[in-house]
Amino acid sequence: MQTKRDQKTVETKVPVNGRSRLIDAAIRLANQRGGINAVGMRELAREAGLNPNTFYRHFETIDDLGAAALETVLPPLREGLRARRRGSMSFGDSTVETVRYFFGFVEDHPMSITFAAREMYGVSQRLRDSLIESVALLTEDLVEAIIANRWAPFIDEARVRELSDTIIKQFFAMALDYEAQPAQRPAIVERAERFVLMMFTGAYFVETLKLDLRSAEALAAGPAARNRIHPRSES
Amino acid sequence: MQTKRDQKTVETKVPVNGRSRLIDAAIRLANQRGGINAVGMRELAREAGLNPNTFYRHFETIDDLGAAALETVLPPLREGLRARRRGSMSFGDSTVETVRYFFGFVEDHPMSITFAAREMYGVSQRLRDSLIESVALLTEDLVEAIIANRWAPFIDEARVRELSDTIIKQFFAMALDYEAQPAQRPAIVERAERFVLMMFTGAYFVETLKLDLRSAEALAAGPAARNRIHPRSES
DNA sequence: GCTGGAGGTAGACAGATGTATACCGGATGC
DNA sequence: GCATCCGGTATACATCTGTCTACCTCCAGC
Repeated sequence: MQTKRDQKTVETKVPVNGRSRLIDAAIRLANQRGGINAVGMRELAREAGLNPNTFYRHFETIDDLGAAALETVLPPLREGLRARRRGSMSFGDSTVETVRYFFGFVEDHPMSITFAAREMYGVSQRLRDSLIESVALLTEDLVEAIIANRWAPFIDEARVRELSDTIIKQFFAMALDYEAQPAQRPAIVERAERFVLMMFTGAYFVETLKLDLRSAEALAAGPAARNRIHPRSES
Repeated sequence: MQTKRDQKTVETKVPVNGRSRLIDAAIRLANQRGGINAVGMRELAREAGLNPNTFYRHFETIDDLGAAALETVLPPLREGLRARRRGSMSFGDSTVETVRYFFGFVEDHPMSITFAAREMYGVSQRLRDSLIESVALLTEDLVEAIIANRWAPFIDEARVRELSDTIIKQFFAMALDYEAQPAQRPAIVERAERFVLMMFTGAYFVETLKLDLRSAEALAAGPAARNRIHPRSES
């Protein structure tokens, strides 16, 4: 059942709730300190303007809070990405849109993605596991999109998953740089797009030309050598 | 000047020094807790079997210790990688060797690379900066090797640097998985090799075919469409 | 209109932590 | 041969932290 209090929380953007104020303070402080476990709950309550003990009304441990914070951040990101994909379907447009949306989300939710990215390899096992799960969802969404739209029919599902996993994780890592270096933001977005392009292109040619580390060497050797490499028969 | 005490430290592998014992304990505890800043110096001294105050004899702060720990880990890694590169020169062999050496190093220095990888996006600004610097050195080494051996003459130096940076950072991230999932180790090594191959291959074809996110789409459309794409004249 | 529970506050306590001061043994350098 | 300094120890202290218990307020449901 939904009480009036809860409704008020949902309706207003600014946290009026103790709970959301704590989550808010957690993301802020965790980012400032570089990890939520570097923050004490007394300090947390102080930042939220609450009594230290109020913490217990909502969470058992700091990790609980961290998990709750992730819950408020990642599902919306996922939903946003899924919504975008329901629209444009071409690989190029979708990539550009997705990259734009992702970094837009980072910008619109200051410190939130950074928070998630940091905890990904952070202190708490619990949060790491939670992150792995959430990232897996994003990865699966991407896998689904790639397969449904036949963006990479040349590789099997396992490779698609590997590719998606690499891309998603790379994006989270890039989000850290994106937030930390405002001047570099356009360059980072470009680089993200280029990364996706290179991964797909690489996957395509490695697969269709049956390249390996040794045979790929011929590429660098110049046109003469490259001409020795031909795709195997397609049939 | 070198005292007898120092010599003893250098000679013996097992830390007899207070200093090295602290560094040793730091790497161990930091990995267990998921970050060096989650470790108190009293706890640290306890783990090292030392008096809490002995810490002050060697370091000013925990970050100092962390920086020192990085100093003991990364330069040897760098030197090892450089040494390998002085040998085999072909792209394929060098990549296989480098990947093997890197993950061998991870295995031979348990928790050390993990420690570095974690602190890369960890709590302490100081350590993050230190890591950025060290990783930049590894990146520059790789840039140098790529250029000197003409492994990627098709892209300019800026792109080579971007490529190298991506690869090095990816390797550090993979080191975390490598250490955490012993069962997956061979698979991770394979994946690392594949990553390098795909990045180079992607870079090559994106550049020589002048691909962008839109034109790359034709690749997926199958052989017929792909045949529409041809390298521009090489002259 | 009353009762119960959720959200918030206040005070107290044991334990751990960082830091300061003082003391000690032994190898080093002159 | 001796003063010195380095690495290590012991004690002490203020501070901060997590947690416990108790009390207050107010809205919701019967």
